Amino acid sequence: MAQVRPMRADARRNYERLLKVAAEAFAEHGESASLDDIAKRAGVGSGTLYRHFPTRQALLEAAYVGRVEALGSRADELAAQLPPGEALTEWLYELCVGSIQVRGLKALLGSAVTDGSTAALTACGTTVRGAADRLIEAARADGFLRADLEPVELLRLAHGVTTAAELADGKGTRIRRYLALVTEGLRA
Amino acid sequence: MAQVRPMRADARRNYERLLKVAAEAFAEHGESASLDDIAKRAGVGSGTLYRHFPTRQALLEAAYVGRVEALGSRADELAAQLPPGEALTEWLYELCVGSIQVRGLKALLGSAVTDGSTAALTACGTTVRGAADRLIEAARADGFLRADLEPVELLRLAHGVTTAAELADGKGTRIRRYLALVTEGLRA
DNA sequence: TACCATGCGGAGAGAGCCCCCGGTTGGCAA
DNA sequence: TTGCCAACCGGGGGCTCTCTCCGCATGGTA
Repeated sequence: MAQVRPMRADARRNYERLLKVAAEAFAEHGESASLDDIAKRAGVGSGTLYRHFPTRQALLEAAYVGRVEALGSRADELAAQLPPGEALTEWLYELCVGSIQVRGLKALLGSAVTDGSTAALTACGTTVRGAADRLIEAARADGFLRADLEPVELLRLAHGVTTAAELADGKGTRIRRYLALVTEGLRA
Repeated sequence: MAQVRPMRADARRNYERLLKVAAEAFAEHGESASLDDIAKRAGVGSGTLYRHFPTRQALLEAAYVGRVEALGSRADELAAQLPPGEALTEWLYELCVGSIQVRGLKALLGSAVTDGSTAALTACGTTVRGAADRLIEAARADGFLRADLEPVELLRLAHGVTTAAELADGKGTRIRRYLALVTEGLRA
């Protein structure tokens, strides 16, 4: 079922140009970049954009799958070359930095760890949750993390840290500091 | 300078109705509630709304000063009847709960601890920072908090915790848990 | 009572979102 | 090659929202 006949050549062309332009636009203006504008810049009508990507979320997701997957493989890379605790710490840092630098990515990652989200949260959610699972499992086995911490909770807290760092200066300078505060606790 | 002649009666009437309606609207629809709609519901033209409150931020702020001030006095109340550490913890909890339950308040409190914010962040910023200062100073003196923690950092982290809890279920059920995680740290 | 600064209101320009449908075209079958 | 038609295109248009502008109403005062 769901016979997937290949896209017509013109459709595929438009699809790809939209993705490219969208990634730029979201990075520049954040997740609320104008969709009509993206269509215009890609040289297609807005109808075409909405046919390929029914919702803003769909476009956002499609535009950044690559980046999210890079985050996933980066996790394995770090796991291979650092002790579990450090690998996790560094990965979280890169996650937060990406969330701030690539505007729009934060929104995507956020919705990937939202509970009430529409059913299956797609590739991105799976990818990033999977990566986190692996790193956390290792870190926990190594005695670095408390045992009662769910992976998704850590991802949500990382999102929170990003938000906090954004409030500070909008540029992510404070990420390392806030991440350390959260990891080590606020107690004397 | 800045001769402050009292508002004309009709102006004052409109001003107050706008505030009341705005508080309801922001609470219901979040900070992006429609301003024209608020004007309509208050029975005034949109021009009137924009004259009294030039920006969305100004209206948001004016609509919630009361609530923010309540948060300020609540801090002293708690300080008077609980040990410093508990007072701080409880206050932070109430801060986060308010941020989630009263949609729009979160945005206001967030901008109150933003660095690049436009010059003087007004009454709300001062109030909430003041309250935090007092509680934190006491908690620190009591050996509850690490010494290198700036009050504004804690407020930002609280904002982050709120964001994280919002991702979880949108209702704030997880606030206590996440606040505890951050306070105690994630280490084993 | 009459004057006029102060304040009102809503029309309208501008920007976005998204749907819809008449026209076009890629790709296949003959 | 040619011709056909499903798939696809594009942008007009209805809607919502923001924010400004200016002719008109009215509260407060002399």
